[in-house]
Amino acid sequence: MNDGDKSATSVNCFTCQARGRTEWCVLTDEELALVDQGKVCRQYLPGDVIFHEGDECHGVHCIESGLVGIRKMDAGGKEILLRLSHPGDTMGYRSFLAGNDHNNSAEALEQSVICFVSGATVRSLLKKNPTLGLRFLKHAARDLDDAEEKVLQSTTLPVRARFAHLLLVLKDRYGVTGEDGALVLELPLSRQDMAAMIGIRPESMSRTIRSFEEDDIAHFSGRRVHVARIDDLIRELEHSAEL
Amino acid sequence: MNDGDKSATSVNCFTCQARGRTEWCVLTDEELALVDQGKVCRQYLPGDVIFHEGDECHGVHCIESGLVGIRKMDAGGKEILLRLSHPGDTMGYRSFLAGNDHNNSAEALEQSVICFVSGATVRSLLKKNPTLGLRFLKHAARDLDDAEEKVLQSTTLPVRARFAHLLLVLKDRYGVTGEDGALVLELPLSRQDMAAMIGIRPESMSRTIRSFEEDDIAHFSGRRVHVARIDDLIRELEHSAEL
DNA sequence: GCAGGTACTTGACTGAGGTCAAGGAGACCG
DNA sequence: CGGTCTCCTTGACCTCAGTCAAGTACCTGC
Repeated sequence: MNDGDKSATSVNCFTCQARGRTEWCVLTDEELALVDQGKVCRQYLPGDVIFHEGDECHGVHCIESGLVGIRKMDAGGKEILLRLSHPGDTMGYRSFLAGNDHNNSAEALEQSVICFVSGATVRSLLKKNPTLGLRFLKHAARDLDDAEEKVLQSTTLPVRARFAHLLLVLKDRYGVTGEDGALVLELPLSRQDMAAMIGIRPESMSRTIRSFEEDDIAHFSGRRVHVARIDDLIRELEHSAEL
Repeated sequence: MNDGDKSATSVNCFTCQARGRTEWCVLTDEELALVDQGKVCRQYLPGDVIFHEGDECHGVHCIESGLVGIRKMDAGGKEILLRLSHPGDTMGYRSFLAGNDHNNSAEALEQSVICFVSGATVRSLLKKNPTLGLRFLKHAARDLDDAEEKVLQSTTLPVRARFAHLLLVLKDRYGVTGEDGALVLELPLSRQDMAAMIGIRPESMSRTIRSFEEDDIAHFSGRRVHVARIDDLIRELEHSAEL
């Protein structure tokens, strides 16, 4: 919330670690130079807001490092955490392309460096290099699948199953297989945020965690999660489905 | 469900009523001729399935006339109706672009004429005319907004508010203002399907309708809905939000 | 006509998850 | 050190919507 603190930092697109994972990897050196010159990079601290729901959208944001949560709020102030955005992800391209204001907000969950690329630059690149548009299209297609999956799950699955599913998804990025073959997750999320990801209240998150502990499905200490048998998580998903 | 009945019909892209509303309207005559030659059109009766979740995706489907429901099912067989597709809408472009199997199914809700355009044709058009890709991108962006809105609503709003919202959305396409200024909707949906659109069971739909009747918010007879004061629907939305 | 559908309604019951309220555990700062 | 954050947990309670079961209305085909 400290808008005055955003410190400008300098980052180079050509040496950007995340570049291989971005849509921009299809650009020629010449085109990439355009991005590099036109961008503005800043560092954000945990809790800093990159953009708000309702803000005008003047371009796109590209994550160089860190972690960002995409939130959406309803009229009553209730909030959900739609997804996490990682280094290499481009945020806000949808609102920009559709010519809308931002329809969700982005908040740094960890210390992050994020580059802003102006709309003019994006527009001219889309014109120069049609492949870029197709890359964004594919990205949008994937996001849409995820969103529709989430719609389905939030209306059909009980909380336990949704949480099991969340852990399975987070496993792909934050999971490490321990020495005994057990799974260990080192999550970047508070419990509140996990709750917000599956659309429940913090109290329910607490209770769900406890019930997982009691059933020996997973063990939680701080933001570290131990899962002895991954199958238990999968079974949790399937089990609730067959009722 | 009568796969044998799909009767091939002939339709011309150049005279297609829906053409102005499609992504294809950016094509040159020459390019449109490619679509026209390559397409295969069929008539579907209510209940006929155009494609199933899990089917391989070989191209895209374009609706010439009629109405199609896009459904998605979870492991337990529970189903939701994600959205309606109308003449001019192109279906399946996402799975096609992402190279996935179809991740939802499409079912004709009314007698419909639908054209199939092969993947090869789409690919070559995307290459020839980059604007086409951008059009699809915009479409995807809109769909994504809708889906995220739905995720939010399904976890934060009670059934009454979700139903009020659904009626307000359906109003834009199916609403007529009666002589006394009241709103009349002539819906193309069964109550089951309305229930599926907001992710509830038919029994709950029945009860919600009854409670709207009792509160004089709307009156239902068959698929016709009378709404004396639209504000009541809007208030229903806001009211539940401020709790 | 009747049998067999499907769509819809209704009632009684249940339970998952939200709400309210209180208290504990750290972290940070004077 | 105590004070005040915020995050998290717990218990008691309640309500909304799902489930189960039965019944009605309205098709279509025989």
